[in-house]
Amino acid sequence: MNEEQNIFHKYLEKHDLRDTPQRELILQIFLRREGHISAEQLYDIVKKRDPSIGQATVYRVLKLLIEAGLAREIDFGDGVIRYEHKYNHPHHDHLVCRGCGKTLEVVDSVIEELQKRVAESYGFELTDHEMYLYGYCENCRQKRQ
Amino acid sequence: MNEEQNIFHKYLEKHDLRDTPQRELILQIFLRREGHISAEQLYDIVKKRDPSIGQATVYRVLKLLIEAGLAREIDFGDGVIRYEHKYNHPHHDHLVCRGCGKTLEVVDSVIEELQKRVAESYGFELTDHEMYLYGYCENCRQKRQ
DNA sequence: ATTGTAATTGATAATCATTATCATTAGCAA
DNA sequence: TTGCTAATGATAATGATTATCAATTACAAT
Repeated sequence: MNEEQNIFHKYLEKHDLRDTPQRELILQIFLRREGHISAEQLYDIVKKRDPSIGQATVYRVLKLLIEAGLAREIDFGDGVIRYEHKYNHPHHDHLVCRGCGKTLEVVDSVIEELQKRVAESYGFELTDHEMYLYGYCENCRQKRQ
Repeated sequence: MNEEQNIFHKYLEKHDLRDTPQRELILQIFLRREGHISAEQLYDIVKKRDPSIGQATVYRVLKLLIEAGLAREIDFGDGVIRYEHKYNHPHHDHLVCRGCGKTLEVVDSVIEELQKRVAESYGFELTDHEMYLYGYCENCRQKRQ
């Protein structure tokens, strides 16, 4: 059993929640997928392995994963919330191509530090932030010429 | 007639769109309000002056304002799109208090420059970005002690 | 002014992701 | 095994936004 599974089980135990096959299956599938996944995409995969699972349960488990610290929400502003791994996957921002939709994870420690300073200069204590950089990737730029 | 109204009328003319009292009224009210406003909030104000106006028209005019370059969307991730003035209101980011919801507009030219460089280092040509800084303002920090 | 035409409007239905409801099922501690 | 309560699946509800469509209206040409 890996560390994420351990965290999940401990979270369940601590909160008097039950260990069900649905939760196990959805957790497995989420953990095997890298990158961003929407609730619907996850549900589609889950259905293939167990068609009896309802999508409400997928939404419910995703909420649990967030509370347990295993997942994190991302909102690209297209009306769909996506989820990504949080465990051993430190904070980062996203670079999104307006042409093909490709996304890259980026971090710049100088920007991170400056954000903190900007917030403090207004009396704020920064807890977190979101930064989305939009543009055109190399491929899409050539196509647009 | 002020500059924004001028821009709006020129936009209408250029696109063979008609000048209607509904569009005029909604424009007026939008221009008089500073800050962020949702479609629903705008509709509530519009209704008081002309109860016959439907909310679909408010949505439609907001779209026009964006196309005409007079408004800009903001998405705080709470499921409601807000609108703010764009004319003579240069780009900025938002500092949002997780306690009371207060928002401040902030800009840091160094961050802006670094964002461009980060994007370029991945071969991207940056067109725009969003940055939301979340934390607790001075007031809310004291209350939480 | 009148008219013709295409844009506009308001009312309302539709959409779509997400959440709530609720009767049934099933963990799990005793 | 039993009893209690959480969990599930099906489905309805929600809420912001968008689409539809018949009736109205702006506006250019007459």
